[in-house]
Amino acid sequence: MTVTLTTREAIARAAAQLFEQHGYTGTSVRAVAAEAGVDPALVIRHFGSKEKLFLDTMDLQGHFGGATLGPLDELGERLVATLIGPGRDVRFSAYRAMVRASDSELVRARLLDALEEMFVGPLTPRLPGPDAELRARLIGAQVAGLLDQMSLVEDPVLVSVDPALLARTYGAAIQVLVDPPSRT
Amino acid sequence: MTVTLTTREAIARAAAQLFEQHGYTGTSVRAVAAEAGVDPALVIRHFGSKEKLFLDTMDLQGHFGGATLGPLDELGERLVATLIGPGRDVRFSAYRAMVRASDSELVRARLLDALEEMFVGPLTPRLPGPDAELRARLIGAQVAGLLDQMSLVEDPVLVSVDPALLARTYGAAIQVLVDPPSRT
DNA sequence: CAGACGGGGTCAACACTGTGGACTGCCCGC
DNA sequence: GCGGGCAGTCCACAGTGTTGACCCCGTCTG
Repeated sequence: MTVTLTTREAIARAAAQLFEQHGYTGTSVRAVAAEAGVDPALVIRHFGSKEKLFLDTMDLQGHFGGATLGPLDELGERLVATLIGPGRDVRFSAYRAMVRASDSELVRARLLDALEEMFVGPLTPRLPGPDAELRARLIGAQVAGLLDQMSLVEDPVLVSVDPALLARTYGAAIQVLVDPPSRT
Repeated sequence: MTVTLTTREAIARAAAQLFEQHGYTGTSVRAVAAEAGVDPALVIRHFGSKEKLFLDTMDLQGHFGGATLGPLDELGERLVATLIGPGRDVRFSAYRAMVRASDSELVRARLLDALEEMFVGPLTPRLPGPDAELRARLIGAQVAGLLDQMSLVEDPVLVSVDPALLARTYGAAIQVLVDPPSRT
């Protein structure tokens, strides 16, 4: 119950909203300050720089956490269903903002961290068969690709297709990297 | 044999190099002008805006053309091999610059066009089985994801792994969307 | 109790960005 | 010869992130 919130929180809240809405370059420090009812210089004084404010504000892990839990059987389909399920707008805009701001070395590092934490870490020890770590990373790549096309490029077919069909189809492709490779 | 090149070409050339090297936000109109030995206002006069200059300069199709040709058999593996094969640096930086600049509506539209032209168009009529168009688009997503992790996020494992292994592994996942889905 | 201190807040300024308008000089068709 | 366009230059504008000087007020110390 935060009746009154410190200025720092007010800035962070305004920043979160604006960054999510208009992206990194699309929101100015002055706009954040105005939204928080505060002097532009103050937001820099509190957070050091616009870049640090962005990093303090956006967190991917919060929005994507725990998508790789559960049994390996049909994990691909469940993963996709989770991604495009309820709350997808928040997830999508967070990812979009991060990727578009990845000019910044710090943002890029953060994306890499998220990959490690969300896919490589939880999945590598669980995947059967050889090259488990590589396959975990490639699953991350598949997820990133789907987010790209749906959130960043906004492929109209993908955003409007039946989610169940999408989950089944793309999930099958992911599942190939979950299951141990079969010798031919 | 371009002995002398018009100022417009000089600007375009300088812009291409700088955009590729430092990205969209990382290169200023004034820097392009300086590199081309020209007044900053002139580059705007010639191309209309920085955004249009970027679009006129970068072309994805040129770097990625014809990767989906050839027999459907093992197309997944060949596709990956082509992507990460010779000339990957140019491809990677072009893709990176485009994605990071996709704040711009025009850039986003261009990325969508590239998807249509490179995957949806050539692949949809060739894929056997149901949902051919959806699957073609998802193959595009997979490719985008791989480019993301290798070029944008620069996953150190992916960039240094044996290309043949990578092509085999990720190619298998792509191949699932090339081949007709099997009822279970 | 006086005074130093420190941190939150404000203001003005800097260097830089993309872009527009006014202006000059030149070449080409009448 | 002369007028119309067009390449090129210069300056100015509004907006950007960021910094330094200042100020105010609560707290701790002598």
